[in-house]
Amino acid sequence: MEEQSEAMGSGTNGLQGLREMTQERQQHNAGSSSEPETHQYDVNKYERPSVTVDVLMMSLRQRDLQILLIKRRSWPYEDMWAIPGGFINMNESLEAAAKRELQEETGVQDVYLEQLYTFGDPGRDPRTRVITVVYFALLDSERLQVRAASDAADVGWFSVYELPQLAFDHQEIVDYALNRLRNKLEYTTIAFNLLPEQFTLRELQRVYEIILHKRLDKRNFRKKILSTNILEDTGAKKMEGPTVPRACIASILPLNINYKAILLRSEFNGY
Amino acid sequence: MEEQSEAMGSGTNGLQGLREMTQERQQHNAGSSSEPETHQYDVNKYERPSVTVDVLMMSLRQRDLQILLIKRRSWPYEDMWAIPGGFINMNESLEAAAKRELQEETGVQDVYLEQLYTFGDPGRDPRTRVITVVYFALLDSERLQVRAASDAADVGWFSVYELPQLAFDHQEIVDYALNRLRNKLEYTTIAFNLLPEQFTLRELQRVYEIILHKRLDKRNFRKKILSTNILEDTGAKKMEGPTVPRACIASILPLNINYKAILLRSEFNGY
DNA sequence: AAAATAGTGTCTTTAAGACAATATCTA
DNA sequence: TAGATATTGTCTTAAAGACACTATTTT
Repeated sequence: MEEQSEAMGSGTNGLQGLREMTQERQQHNAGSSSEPETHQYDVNKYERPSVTVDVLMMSLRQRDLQILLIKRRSWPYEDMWAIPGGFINMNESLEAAAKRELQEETGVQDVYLEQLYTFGDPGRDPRTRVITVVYFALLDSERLQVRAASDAADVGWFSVYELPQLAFDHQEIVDYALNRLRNKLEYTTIAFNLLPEQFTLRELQRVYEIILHKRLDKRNFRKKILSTNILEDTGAKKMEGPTVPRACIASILPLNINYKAILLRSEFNGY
Repeated sequence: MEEQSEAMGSGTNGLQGLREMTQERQQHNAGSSSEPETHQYDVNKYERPSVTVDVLMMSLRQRDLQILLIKRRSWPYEDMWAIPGGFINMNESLEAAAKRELQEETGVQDVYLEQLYTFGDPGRDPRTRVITVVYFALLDSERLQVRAASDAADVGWFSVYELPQLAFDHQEIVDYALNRLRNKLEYTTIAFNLLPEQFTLRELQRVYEIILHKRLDKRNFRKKILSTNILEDTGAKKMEGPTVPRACIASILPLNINYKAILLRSEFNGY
């Protein structure tokens, strides 16, 4: 799927021929329609908004919660970063469109994917009315590492805590997603999706700490997680290593006791 | 807003004139298009889906959780009941469309309204591709009573526990909404929106019992609610009455101690 | 007085949070 | 052996759930 900038690429074209607005029985519009009411009538009548599916891909990289962004190449918001997305095909489901986007951007499949929210304020895209159904995906860092090298100049991972200015209403989308993620952390096992199959409790705790953006007590965390009996002890590997440089990724080093999730009851969706 | 059947009325027209969509590099269609590849190419290529906003209006009536449905008059699903909804206008926000729908159907304003989910499977509407952004609304029974009389033959309130067969994927939508509502009951004050401004604890408990579909312990319920300090004691009225016939509505009779919500922290939205 | 409802308190269990010392590994 | 990390348990507090009796109202 193309990024929005290009997808929209017919670009300025979009702005003309889009003058319609189903004005007919538009009495209810009252306050909102402050434009000149010229020839609006027939042109607008049967217009449909564009529908896109955006996918906010989140992953843990460098001990940070990062998202994938794409640099726009054209108006509007030229040179700004945006959440990848594209138009939906007429014969694919919303989720299929999201998966396609995901596949195209990162090459990964079978990752956690959840519908986040639908954003559709008129004016959120200056070209035309665009309603976007946003999904978010959680990618485990290990599988992602492989493809990470192929980053082009106009694709990049950014910390959710230090984002550049984003195009459209995309900052709002990120905020919404972060909220959703934090909430679900508390009552689902959604966090496991950010880790490879095997991981230490320390690593899991770090996931929570990074997302919640606060330190957690080690003993209480272990108690809580283990009490749920969703983890299975695999054979023991060992520690992250003592004098290890900060930047090193845990998975490179020998690990301590490995736990493996056996029951993921994260089949919830968006309540 | 008209019900979908009529809204769709511009009908087949809608399919033409909507040709933009910058399909340009749309090679990605691949797996999903399993239909004969005849002229699909140009017809579908620039087509846009229709977007509707449906509103599931919920209220407590006759000690039951009921929703408003509309009887369809034409194909498809002729004579079946459906959730009211309609096309979105080009210059109104999704929420504005939902409010408009709400206003048209029930005449009420300023009610609790929350975006539920967006349903968009191809084939959910046999006429054309329709993506629907669903909202749900909670109406307090008192204000609603007024307008309830104006029910036409093709509009009706139905118990969520005894629904007729619904058109489209609307049963799925109801299930989804009921789940959302039940979950939010636990950690928000969303339930207050189903009651008038003043109510007894007994009435509030009944709301919970009806929605959760199970009995609750009176003492524990009161303890829990009162411990949150979100209720304010208004002057005392009295009981629902002893030998009262089952069918009678609580609000008609003298009430017991009235509590009034003072802090509604139900400003949450759909995490 | 009979029938229905309103109102109230204790005990137990569970989960969460605060908190510090010892053992192990690697350079 | 110095520096970093791994591991472990107790106490307190808060919330949830199970549970039964008395008082009041109306017909």
